[in-house]
Amino acid sequence: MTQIYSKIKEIFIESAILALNIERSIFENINFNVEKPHEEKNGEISSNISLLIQKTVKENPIEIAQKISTELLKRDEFIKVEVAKPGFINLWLSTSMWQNHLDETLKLNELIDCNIGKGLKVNVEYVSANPTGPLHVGHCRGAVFGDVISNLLKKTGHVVVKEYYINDAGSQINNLTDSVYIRYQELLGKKFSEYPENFYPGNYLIPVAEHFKIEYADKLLKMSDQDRFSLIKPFTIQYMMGLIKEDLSSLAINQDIFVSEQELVSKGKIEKAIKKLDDAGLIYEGILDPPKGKKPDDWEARPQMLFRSTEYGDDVDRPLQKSNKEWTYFANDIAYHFDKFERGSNHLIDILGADHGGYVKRMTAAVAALTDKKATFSAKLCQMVKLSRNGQQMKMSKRSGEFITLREVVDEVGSDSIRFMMLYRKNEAPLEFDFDKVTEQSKDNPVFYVQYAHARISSVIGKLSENNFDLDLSNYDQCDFSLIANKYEIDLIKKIADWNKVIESAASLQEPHRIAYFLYELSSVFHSLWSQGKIDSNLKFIMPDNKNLTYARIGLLDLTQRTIKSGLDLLGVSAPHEMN
RNA sequence: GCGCCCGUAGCUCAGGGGAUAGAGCAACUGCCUUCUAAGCAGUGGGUCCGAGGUUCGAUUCCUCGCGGGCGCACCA
Repeated sequence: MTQIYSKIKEIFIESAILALNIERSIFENINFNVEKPHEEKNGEISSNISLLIQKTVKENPIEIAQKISTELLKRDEFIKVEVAKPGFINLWLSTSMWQNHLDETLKLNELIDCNIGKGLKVNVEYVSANPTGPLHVGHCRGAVFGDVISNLLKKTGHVVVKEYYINDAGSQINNLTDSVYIRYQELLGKKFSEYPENFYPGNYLIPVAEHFKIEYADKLLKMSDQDRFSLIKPFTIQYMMGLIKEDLSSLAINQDIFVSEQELVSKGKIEKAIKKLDDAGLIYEGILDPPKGKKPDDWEARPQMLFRSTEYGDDVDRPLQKSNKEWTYFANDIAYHFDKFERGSNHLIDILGADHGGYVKRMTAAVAALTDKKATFSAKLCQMVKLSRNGQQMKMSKRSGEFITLREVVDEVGSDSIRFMMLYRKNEAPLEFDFDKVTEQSKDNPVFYVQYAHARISSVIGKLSENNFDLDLSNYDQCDFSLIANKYEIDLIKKIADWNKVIESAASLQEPHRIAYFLYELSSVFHSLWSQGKIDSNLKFIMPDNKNLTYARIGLLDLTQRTIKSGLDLLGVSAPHEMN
């Protein structure tokens, strides 16, 4: 038994059945709580079971609670049971319950035991930045979020594909190619007094132009536009993706698959997906109403090929073709999501910036329509990151090319800090990233607090040899955990016992910030216990005259450290053995 | 106008049908001859935006407001 809460929940059910002479089946639709109350006077474990079953049982909840309590008291797991005000049942566990939890958990190879996925195949698409330059800070939240969601889903029984969609078929790629050619011409001595409106001004295109100068000297000038274009474009895309992959790997992100939009187009995937919608009667020629907000200046009513997304909950039907009969971005994206499904995924997750929120309904509709609802789609929107330094808001200007790159931030504050801070907020909440706080005043950064706890434990274990203790830390069979009885120690075990509940809620709600917060809290309980050793030397971990007690306490530390490590691993943050 | 997200301590934010709503920062007070003080213990600080509704119970769920962010054919 590793999950103390689920064990106790089962005991509640058994006791209720005995006490009230009811059928087990009534609990199929009643999900009562078994949880740690806020306040200690309300017990170590509390349940609202009688409040929730009062309607079914048709008795006063206090009376129900008293009957269940009588049964509970017969069990030796509990030393005290109380019924409180409206009908709560509050329990106090025998210390041995917690000691056993420590003992049993320590013997597990894998601390996380949660299989909510049951083998469900999930595709997580994240970052998918246009390959027009290096990643900037704005990309890093979605990058980290997507990465950790993937880790979390994998750990909880899902089969996960981590994916990046390369938007290499749109007009911005043409602009990029033109920009490289301009840089190339500059290298050959031509002066531009003014750049075209769609020019990509970043210096990162100059090395690309240099490549062409070295390889081809001035031959590109004499080529036809067509030939030159088809020479520059693929190389540039490949080069940009190289930059992007380096950026990602600096943040410890490595996706499994990179899918090219251009390739989907050339393979005819778009026509295939559209045909499927057409066969289902979901496509028609029509004229959309003008947008209700600000009407575009160049608005004109025109017939277009439309997808009947309103059949699947969207607000309006969506265009699939532009007026020049080219496919819209949405049409390509429909084909791309269908491709994910055909490759075997049954749940598709897109990690998007909040500015793409308007996209969610139409894609949900498209996935439902294309897969006969055999696959589901969900978008996780990350709100914007506000950067500040010295209390000043840092503005980003993409047009001037003066944006802060992801790499600059990694170089300054490090991957661990960025990853942790990006996860220390709920994804729907805006995030304030203060350079001063994550660098100079490092104590304000929770990642150090958690890593410090991990390192401190290594430090204690390292001191064992100085005391000539020969303890087997790979096997605690000979360890007597009944010696772990101090309140601060039991508090630590209780906190550790929450770990699987945290994993389960983080995974099912797809809210990885819960892990970061848990790690902070666990670290806090540990630091508190540590400090007790400074106040009362009988509470130090290493007791030179008491090997058995030391062994048991080291066992507790070992489990604490492994729990922290398993959490940091999920977050992709390192677990150092010493701080420096 | 419509859609999505947000509104909780001075600041940044967790939480969430449950009992007296939490953390960090900032302010104030203690604790290093000791396993790392990047730490610990303590004090002060709240109309959980507002109004209704559902409920034994709402800060949490629903509706309607108010305030803020984002988005709203033929861009990606």
